[in-house]
Amino acid sequence: MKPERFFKALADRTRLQCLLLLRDDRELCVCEFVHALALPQPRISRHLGSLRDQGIVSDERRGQWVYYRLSADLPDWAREVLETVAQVHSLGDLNERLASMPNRPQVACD
Amino acid sequence: MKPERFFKALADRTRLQCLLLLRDDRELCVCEFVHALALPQPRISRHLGSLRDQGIVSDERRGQWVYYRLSADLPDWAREVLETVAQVHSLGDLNERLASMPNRPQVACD
DNA sequence: GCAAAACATACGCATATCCATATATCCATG
DNA sequence: CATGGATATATGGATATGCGTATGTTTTGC
Repeated sequence: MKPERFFKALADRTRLQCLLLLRDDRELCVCEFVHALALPQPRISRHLGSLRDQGIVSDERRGQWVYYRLSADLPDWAREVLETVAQVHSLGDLNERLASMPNRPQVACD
Repeated sequence: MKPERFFKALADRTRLQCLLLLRDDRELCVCEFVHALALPQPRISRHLGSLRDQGIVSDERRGQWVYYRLSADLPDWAREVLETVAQVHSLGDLNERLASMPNRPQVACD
């Protein structure tokens, strides 16, 4: 994973927020991102797809839903960068909005 | 300093290397960047200018030369990100090439 | 099988980004 | 003040990026 590549991924608001959400929540499906960020679904889907193509997140279909999580291969330094940002970039209402999402698919239990 | 903004600055190879050099060397003038990175001068100048416009670096003219350094206002989290990257992104020969630069303007002594 | 939900992709467009080349500015020195 | 070195900017073109809307695809439930 080349640093410039990773930073390019973080250089977009939508992608950055998706990654910060994933840092908090381990895994989320597309509709949860859509609800939390209040953005159109194709937009979320496109950005998650590009993160997947770069190996930053991994996806897994479970029935109707596709769940994304930070890739197991994501190098430590990249995780560290995410940690650093998380300390100053408040997710604001995103997590609350997610928690109060109606019809939210049940949270995964390994 | 918005995280996305800062990451966009890091998302380019030229700018990233300039910043990493500045992290090592406190301050450098344009011709030193040009020599170390072996890139055309307008390209270096343009990228340094954009970093300046965003408050990431500051510049100071001293006679013939313009010296750049990391901005005093650069927030801690941003410095921390630079530290993290520096640990994995080797600058390779850049520092050596800089050290052996002919006609290098004397290094500043506060 | 059909309809609806969840997700992905295609298309067209606007804008941003990056570059090389050429030219301008600023400064020291003779 | 003429010259050359150091730096900045302007210009034009190629490519990338991000977006909304529309349309596919897969899965579920009836």
